[in-house]
Amino acid sequence: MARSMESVDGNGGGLVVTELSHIKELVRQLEVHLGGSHDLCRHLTTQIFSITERSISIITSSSLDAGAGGRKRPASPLSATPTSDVTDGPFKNAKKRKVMEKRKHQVRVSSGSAGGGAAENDGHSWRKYGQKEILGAKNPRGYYRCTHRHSQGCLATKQVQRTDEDPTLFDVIYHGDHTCVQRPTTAAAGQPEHNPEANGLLQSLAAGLTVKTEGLPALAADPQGRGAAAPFYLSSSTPASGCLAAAERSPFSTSENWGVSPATSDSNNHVAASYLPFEDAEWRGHNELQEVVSALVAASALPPLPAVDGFDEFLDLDIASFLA
DNA sequence: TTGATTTGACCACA
DNA sequence: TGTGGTCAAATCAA
Repeated sequence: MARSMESVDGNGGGLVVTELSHIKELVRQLEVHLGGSHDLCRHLTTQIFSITERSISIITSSSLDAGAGGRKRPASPLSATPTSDVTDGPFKNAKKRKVMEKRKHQVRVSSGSAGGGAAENDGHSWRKYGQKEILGAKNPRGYYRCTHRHSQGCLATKQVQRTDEDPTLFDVIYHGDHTCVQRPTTAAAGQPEHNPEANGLLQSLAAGLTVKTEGLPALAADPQGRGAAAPFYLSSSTPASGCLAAAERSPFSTSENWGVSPATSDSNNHVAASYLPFEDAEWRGHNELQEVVSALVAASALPPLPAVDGFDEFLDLDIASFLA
């Protein structure tokens, strides 16, 4: 996460905080306009407001951490590889180490964050193919590949490892890009129909939700200029097919080695935050922002009643930690 | 029955 | 030669 921490420090983090503060103010205004007419909307705005505050807190604390030297954990050797270090394509031989594309994207996800974190709910469908004890690490590393590796030749893989310092945090390293068929997620089949009014609110919020990342190192270097105000793609439901995550088993749910699951609840399937715009390695480097946006999406995308309970549980925890 | 996970073994790289 | 990444058979779960 060192890279991500770097990505939000300094000017970039300040801009994000500014934007989130703006969102917070808009939500406040929205709540005022809603008055007492609609409990659900008020409930949602309250939650969005709280999570936005939390997100600001995360970013500001991250900036401080980065300034103080960031993580103590030594960077993964993989992390040291430039993102442009693309080698000779697909696996050529069995058991050959990393001849595939070495683009990577390291994120840190929290088991307590909304949506359970990118470890298992990043909008793609993953299949675990291995687990290894890593020297010097307390926790094993899980190896995942795209479910559509064989059907569509998708070479995307990721490694998930619980951090030593905080068992609730996971380091997720992505390798390669998804080449399988992906599509934006809308209201997916099999998912509970969300409250139309709430969705409308969400969509309007999402439509206006852009996070300025200008000034961030990687994005500033983006020759295509996507970084300045590229909108995050938001989804609020589980995709029906393709590479996007179906209602799958959590990669953590059956392995006792992982201890607590970062997100094993079925409710997480309702709040899949696709990271399709982050297919680009540079974009993926800004997972901190993804987490923030995911939190916002989670706050808003949950079905009115059943999932709200689960969300309240999450919210209680996070507010407590936020206020602490 | 089918697909996912577990786990020991193999292999390449540093 | 040690470590990490992957394979594949066995096992589990839906």
